[in-house]
Amino acid sequence: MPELPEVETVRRGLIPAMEGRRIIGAELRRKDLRFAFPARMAERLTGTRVERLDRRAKYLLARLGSGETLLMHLGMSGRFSITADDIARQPGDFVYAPPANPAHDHVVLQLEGGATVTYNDPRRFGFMTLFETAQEASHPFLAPLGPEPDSNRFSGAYLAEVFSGRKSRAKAALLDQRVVAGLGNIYVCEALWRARISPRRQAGTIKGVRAERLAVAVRNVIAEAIEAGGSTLRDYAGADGALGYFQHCFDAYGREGEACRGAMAGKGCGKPIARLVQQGRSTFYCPACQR
DNA sequence: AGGGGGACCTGTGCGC
DNA sequence: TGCGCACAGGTCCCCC
Repeated sequence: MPELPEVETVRRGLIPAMEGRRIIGAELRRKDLRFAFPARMAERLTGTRVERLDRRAKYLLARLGSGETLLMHLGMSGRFSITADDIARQPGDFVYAPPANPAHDHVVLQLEGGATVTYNDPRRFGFMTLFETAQEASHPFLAPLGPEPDSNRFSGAYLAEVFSGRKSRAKAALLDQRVVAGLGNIYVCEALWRARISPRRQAGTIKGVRAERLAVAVRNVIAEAIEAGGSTLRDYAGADGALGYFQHCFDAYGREGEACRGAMAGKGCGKPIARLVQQGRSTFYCPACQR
């Protein structure tokens, strides 16, 4: 569940189970995910309180009373589940109970209050690590990240500036986490479609109104996806059925051969969405609308 | 510099 | 039914 809106959805779902609660047990069922877990990780987690659960780009950051931060990345296939009897559920709360293969339950946290938070990740591209919260500004994963799409720093003028002189294609430039934090393959395709910019356009030529359109498209598609609870590409749904329906709103991603809904509002282009491969990944776009 | 290819892993869906 | 292949939301590293 990996791009920004999905990670944000996970964060909101985990808050009632984790925030303000002490970790009373931590079980690591293997020594690594994508990377080895840090030394004594279970001991360093046990007994400390989760003061707050933050997100930066696609990272979840659990602020611990110990002065450390637990940094978590879901990779391609990482998921959290919560089992709890006593957590008050509100409409729209994240409740995750999919059929997950328990062989891939790699980390299990017992929280004060009775909740069990389980991290499941078949492909193990995700990872977890601990760092001193005070050292965050120089953390190698976090320091290079560009602005969040909803931050004041992120704007058309900003994009035009960072793209200036870049020869890379628009698709690659937007996937670069140093440019803007949190976009992945899906939302890059969607944002470029909305902005009517070709994924093959040289980033350096995106300025002025085009850059403004792109910034607005990125901001809006991310905001709408968060509002929808993210996108769910596989077979799971929240117990209340409310989790992750943004995939039904895709205009480009996964729509190869289907009619373009028309980037110009109401005009209806109708030409088929095309697929191409850039940097080994599928790009979906409308060759007629996107220039 | 930028992009292609491969790597890391497992699961799923499709064509034959 | 079974097999093999393509492909999957992320990222890193080597190579040209």
